[in-house]
Amino acid sequence: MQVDEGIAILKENGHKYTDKRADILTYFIHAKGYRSAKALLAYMETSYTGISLDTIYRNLRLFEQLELLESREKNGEKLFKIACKSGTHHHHFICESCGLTKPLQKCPLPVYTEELADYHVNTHAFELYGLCPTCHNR
Amino acid sequence: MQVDEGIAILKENGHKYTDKRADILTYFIHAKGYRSAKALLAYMETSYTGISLDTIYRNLRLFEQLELLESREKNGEKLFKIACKSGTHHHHFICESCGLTKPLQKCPLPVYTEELADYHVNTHAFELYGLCPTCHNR
DNA sequence: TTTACAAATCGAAATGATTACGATAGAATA
DNA sequence: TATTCTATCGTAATCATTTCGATTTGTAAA
Repeated sequence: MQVDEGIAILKENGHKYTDKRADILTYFIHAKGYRSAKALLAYMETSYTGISLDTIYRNLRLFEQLELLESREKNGEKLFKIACKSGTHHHHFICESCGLTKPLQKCPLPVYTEELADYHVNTHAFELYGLCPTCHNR
Repeated sequence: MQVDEGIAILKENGHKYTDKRADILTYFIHAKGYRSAKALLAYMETSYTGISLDTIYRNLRLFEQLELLESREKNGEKLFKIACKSGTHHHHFICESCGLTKPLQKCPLPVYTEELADYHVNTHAFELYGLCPTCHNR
């Protein structure tokens, strides 16, 4: 995902370019994992003194709606990361220290074909949490 | 899980019996799946007019701490269900129609030993959603 | 049964994350 | 540049949850 692509998707959907939006995208593209609204705010304040909370949260919602960002919840707050462009179904390992997300190649669903033969499976949620090699060796 | 067992665990840990606590346990034992603090409050208010939010949230926290309840987050709120008494680690299939939860025998973790050889896995979340045989055939 | 005291509850205020709003600034288009 | 929405600002409101001083209650010992 490039900033340009994100901006293009914004415009296709009738939204305007702003430097703040480009910077928000840049922030999440460079962050390899989940980040909070608070963390984004801290980052944005370095470039835009007095930026409004409205701007932070409104754009986070917009980007998630446009599927430029994905989110999950933890300890009562929402965490965001750049969306995975690969259209194929996959799961993630999430580093609890730095937030890095590693896409996993396998899906555990086949494990249960036998056990749930009589059941109709619609969806599933699967995430692994721990420490990435970098954080583990520190 | 019986109400008596829950009360016993409360006492073993130096907490007192109250009718409200017994009723909270009853509520979650009879509930088929996850319930919100708000839903519990609505239920409790039918028996205890003017019950304090403090009582609701304090006991939810206590019960989760004592592992009588388990929780997950959705749409900015915490949802609770009665904990599974079997001490062994397992996952669930959850029927989206009737709320039935079927404990699963297998855990998908071994699938990833190779892929995450350099990673330190602490925890994982895995749930399957769909229709149980009864609901599917209706 | 009564007493004593820590724990539980109440009523209400505080907190933290998020959302909403009226006024102003700014991007896009002709 | 003039026009027209959209975006942002500054601040207030909202929602779930936590906290707190005062009061009540469970429970164990007298």
